[in-house]
Amino acid sequence: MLTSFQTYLQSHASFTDSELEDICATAIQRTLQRNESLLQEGQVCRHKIFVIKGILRNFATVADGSEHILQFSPENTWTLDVESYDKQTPSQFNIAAVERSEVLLWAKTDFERLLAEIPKLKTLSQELISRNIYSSRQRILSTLSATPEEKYEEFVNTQPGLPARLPLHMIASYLGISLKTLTRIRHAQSHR
Amino acid sequence: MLTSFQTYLQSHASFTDSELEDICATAIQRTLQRNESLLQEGQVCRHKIFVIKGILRNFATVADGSEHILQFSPENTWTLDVESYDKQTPSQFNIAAVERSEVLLWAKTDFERLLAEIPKLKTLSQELISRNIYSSRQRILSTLSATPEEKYEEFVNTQPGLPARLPLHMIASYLGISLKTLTRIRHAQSHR
DNA sequence: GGGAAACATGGTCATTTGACCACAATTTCA
DNA sequence: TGAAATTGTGGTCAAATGACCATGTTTCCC
Repeated sequence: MLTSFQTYLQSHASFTDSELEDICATAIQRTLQRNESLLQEGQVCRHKIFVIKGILRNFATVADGSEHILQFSPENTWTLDVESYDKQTPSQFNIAAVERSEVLLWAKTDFERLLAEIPKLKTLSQELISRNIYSSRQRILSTLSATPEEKYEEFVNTQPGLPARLPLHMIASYLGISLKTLTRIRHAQSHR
Repeated sequence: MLTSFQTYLQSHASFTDSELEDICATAIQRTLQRNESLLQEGQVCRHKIFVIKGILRNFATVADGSEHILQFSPENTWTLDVESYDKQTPSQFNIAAVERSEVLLWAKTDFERLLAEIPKLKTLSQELISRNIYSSRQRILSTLSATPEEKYEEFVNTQPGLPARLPLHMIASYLGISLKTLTRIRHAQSHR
């Protein structure tokens, strides 16, 4: 169960057995059915989330009811609504499972204790924050500068394996284009 | 000169006189002419930048030569290329003055020493990183979900005073729309 | 296993957007 | 100050995109 998470941790820093034990002992394991929600708009994001298996999606709904996907979180990635988690205020975003998934959760107070007690975890956490910033920049640049076709290409090239596991309408939502446009792009590509 | 920066600092935390002195003593003051560059693509971002007066723009250029503005930095804001600064690798982005500007610069090693010696500065720095993440999320959501008109409205409403100081083509670049579309939006609004 | 839901694709059409061009007004700075 | 560059606006046209609808297929899960 937890072994894949431990492998993940060890690949980033060499934690001692007791540190690993400590981190895992405070984790809550949970299984999510397809489309099951883990955080809904208006709720407070009380946990850090690590995906062991499956894919989560992080999305917002807007006035007309449409969904906009901010992020996909496949195996071995973390997710949460940062702002809601930091400030413990109602979230603007939703987190739900794309497919049947296994996740680990840490309550905020527990995780903060771990961060304080395990410097290597703190370092890892900051590293993840930095990467989040870098990739957000890239994403913004991409939405500003790339054509729909380029966005799709980029997505396929940078998220290996992911596109095949996602329904097209979610990919379209993530890329900010219509399902129709995405279908057209794929059609054009298949004839080359 | 430095007084407006000191006022800024004091508004976020109560630094002692010697801390203020220390922070200011390592700052390099610089004046930038309109359109003068502070960081060019391919260079390493060696400084933290604080804008005392004027506006900087942070942009990327793409294959066809067009510019895409990621961020404007007016008075009392910080800027840099985070990834280039953190890793001291060549930057993908450019930073230049929109109008005649006054900035303060800190070399990375100096700033790191300040962060280590002045916990309140460290706290402020982390707070700014958090806000960066929150606003990046908002920006991504906006590019995904808003119409050009909504994007413009949002920009005008959330950046008071800024639009009036920017040429329209830069606003268009920031919003990811063409100058033509922006002109049309403004035209339509003026007839209501 | 089978009924229901979700999904991928395609057609048509109206709308939006961008590209290209010209021109007048404003601003810049040498 | 005055010439040159920048800026804002508008016209026209073609292309890209989205909305809406229908259909056949696949997937899900009871």
